[in-house]
This record gives sequence, structure tokens and C-alpha cells, in this order.
Amino acid sequence: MREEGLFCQLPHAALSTLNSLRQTSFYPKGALLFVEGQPTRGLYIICSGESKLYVNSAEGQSLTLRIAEHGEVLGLSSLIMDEPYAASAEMICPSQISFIPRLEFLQFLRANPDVSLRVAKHLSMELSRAVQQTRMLALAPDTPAKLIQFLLDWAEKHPQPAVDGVRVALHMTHEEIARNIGASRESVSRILGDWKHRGVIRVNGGTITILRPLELQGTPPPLATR
Amino acid sequence: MREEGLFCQLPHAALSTLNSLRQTSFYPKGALLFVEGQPTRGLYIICSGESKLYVNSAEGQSLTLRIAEHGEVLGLSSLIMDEPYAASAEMICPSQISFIPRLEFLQFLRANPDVSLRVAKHLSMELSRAVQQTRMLALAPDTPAKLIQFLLDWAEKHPQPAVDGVRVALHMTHEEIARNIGASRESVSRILGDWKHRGVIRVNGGTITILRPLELQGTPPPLATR
DNA sequence: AGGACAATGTGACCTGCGTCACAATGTCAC
DNA sequence: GTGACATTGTGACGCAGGTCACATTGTCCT
Repeated sequence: MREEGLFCQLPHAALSTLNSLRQTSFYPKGALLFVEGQPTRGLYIICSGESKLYVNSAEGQSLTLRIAEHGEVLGLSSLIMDEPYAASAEMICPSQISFIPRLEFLQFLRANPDVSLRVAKHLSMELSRAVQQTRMLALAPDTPAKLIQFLLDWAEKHPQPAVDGVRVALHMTHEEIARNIGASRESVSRILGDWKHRGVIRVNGGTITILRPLELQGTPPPLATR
Repeated sequence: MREEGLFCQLPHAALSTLNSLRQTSFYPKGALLFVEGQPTRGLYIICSGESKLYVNSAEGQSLTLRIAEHGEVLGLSSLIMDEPYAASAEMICPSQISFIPRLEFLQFLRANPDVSLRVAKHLSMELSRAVQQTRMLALAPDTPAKLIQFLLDWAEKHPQPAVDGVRVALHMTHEEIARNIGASRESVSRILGDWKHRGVIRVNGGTITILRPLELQGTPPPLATR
């Protein structure tokens, strides 16, 4: 169950104390693990399923920070800083989640100092992801560019066997894609539609196949010159 | 010299080994500590001075991630992940910088496990900053909103005595401000000009005084209705 | 099959802001 | 002071993309 996560390959002793601390339960789709601004109760570990991390603006807009899946850990940085949760977490499918209370985990960290380095590594990766996303959002010349970036990033994260081009398996509505790249639903529809017509992508139910990645990356704006 | 940084309040033994590892030298204004994509050589600690962390787009645009100052540490996450530097660092004034080579620091971390927790805390704070910036860039309704956010964030980070309103001491050109919020130089000029005319801010050489913060935060768009 | 609702496709419109092109200032060296 | 250069102020213009308002298609339930 944890062959790749933050707590993989721990010494047996540490692992079993960790197991004694955690309390696993089941969450339905749509359930909120925590909400931005709440005092941090503890750590959540995704045993199975997927969760969406997002932030909201005052105007009600929302931006998806990332999708966390099997083996990932939520609330780590907030817990360590002893600050309220910085984002909200919502289950996007029925999931099995372990919870470790704040104090217990801090105690565990102090008792197992070698785990801290692992935690630091994990946080570094999260940070690098965040910077990457910031760069994408602020530096992409236009919305199509953000969309390509997003698709290719996703493809890299979830490799799919494909004979022709790059296969991207995201089970997301256009609306959700839009929230990932800070764009409107209509824009995503239009851009994907355009690409479909021009034959650079193919879509079949939740899976997009990018037939000619270079053409998308290369062309600065798609231009109305069909 | 390090009453507040990452390595404050360390046990004497640890501090002195750290001191033996570091090598301090002087950098002029404009010097590059490292460049995005370079293999990570080690850690930089700002003894005195200020450095700008930024990323570049393929099109030559650049986005400032943050200004690091006295006591802050650069390259920590890249070092820990063992990945190339994720951003570039340029000195914005003549500065004294300590350097600790990669391997030496990793060794030090392993020898002093309690430092790792401190490192984790530091990384958590950086992460939270990054998320904050992402939110600002993607969720702000328009450029004025980003600019206010930026100014208020800066004011919070650098408290200034002020009798009237909030005093913000940023020694930055409009160009540089623009790069912080992902906008164009002209937009920044126009918006600040507008606010000056409307008497909500006052500017005297590198220092902006926000006379009526509420008015700026409240008004969704400044509107042309003078 | 048929009805209800979610998800997509598209057109029309409008506006914020980026870009270009200058003019007007400020700043510093000598 | 007097150039030279960096910084700031402004106008004009264009367009990418957000918003609104629908039509169309898909999906699932009974």
C-alpha cells in the first residue's frame, strides 16, 4: 500500500508506530477533508482514491492546485508550520484515507529524526511543483499554451501506452480543466475543438491523444488561418 | 549575523561545524549566484544584501518569485531534491554571501538530524509563500488587484513606521514591480498614476504611502468614472 | 424509450491590458 | 551646467479571452 509514498522503506519499528497512530476511514466522492483557513488538525494520507487540492478567491473563483492520489500526503506543510490549512481538499472519488493527529505526528517526527529528511525531500518536491505551476500561469503567452503545458505535464505524470502520439487520460470535464489553468470553460472547449478540427488531437471519452505534440508546442498562437 | 535565519539557535557544536563548512565571499550588484537549470552546487546564505529569485519564459519574459534578504537561504530545495536549480538568483545590491557545497551540507544534515526538522519548517514556509503567489497571480480579478496585493504583502513583510496609512518602502522601478505581478510596465505606471491622482496613495522616491487602503481593496475595478 | 440534467459546442459582444511609439522627466558623471 | 541614459507618463490601437446566452449532445435512471 505504500511502496512509493512519503513513508516508504521506513525501518519496521517506525512504520509500526506510524501504523498505530493512524486511523483509516472511508470518504465518499465530494467529501471535504479540510477547508482553507481551518486550524490544522493533522495529516491525511491517501490509501486509495484521489483528492483535489484547490484555493478560492473572494469572488468565488477557484483554482485547482493539484490532484493528489494514492500514496500522497495532504496537510504536511501546514502541520509542520503550525498554520491553518492553506488550501481545501475534496475527494474526487470514493476513497480510503488515513488520518494522523497533529501532535502525534510531531511527536513521531521528534522520535524518528531520520524521517525529517524524508519530509524535507517531500516538501521540496511540492515546492518545485508549485513554482512550476506559477511559471505556467504567469509566463505562458496565452491560454492555448497553458492548456498544452497542462496536458503534457499530466501525460508525463500518468504515462499511457500509446502507438500514435501522446495519450493523456484525464477524467475531467472542461470546467475542471479550466480551473487547473486559470481559464474559462468556454475557452477550453473552443481550443480543444479547434485542435480536434485541425486534427492535432483526438478525443474519446476522458482520454485525449495528442497526435502532433510539436505542432502545438511550436505554433505560438493557433491563428484563425485555418 | 544569524539571529533569525534557518540556522538560528543551533547547538554550538552544530553551528561551529557549519561555520567551518561555509565559505564567505563578496558579490557585486547584478552578479548571478546561479541560473535556472544549472546542476545544484550547493547552498547560498545571504549574510548581508538582497537577492532576486526569478524564472524566465522561452519568450524572454521573466517573473520575479521573491526577494530574499539578510539571513535567507537560497537553493535549499534544489539541493535536497538533488535537482538542478529551479530559478535564477541575481544580487540586487552588493552583498556578502556564504556558500556551502552540496555534499558537505548533506553530510551535515545526516550528522545533525534535528536540523532536518528546521529545514522542513523552512521549506514549508517557502511552499506557503509560493501557493500564496500562485493564488494572487491566477485568482486576482485584474491587474490593479494584483498590485494592491503585492504592495500590502510587501508592507507586511517590511513594516514601516507611518502616521498616515500604510508606508511601503520598495526600492524598485515600475518595470520590476511589473515583473513581480506578471503585468506590463505601462500598466503599473498607469495604475499608480491613477491612484496618485485620486489621492489614495502618495509617492516619494521609492516609498509609496497608501493613504486609504480600504478604498483600494474595496473597489473592484477603479472604473473610468473619475 | 423517454425525461432530466450534466457536459459540450458556438456565436456575439465587450473590455482590460499588452504593445508600440513617443514625450516628459529624473539622475548621474564629468 | 550639459549631455547621456534610465525611468516614468500617456495616447492610440488591437485582440485574446471572459461573459452571456443559447443550441446541441451525452449520460444515466426508472
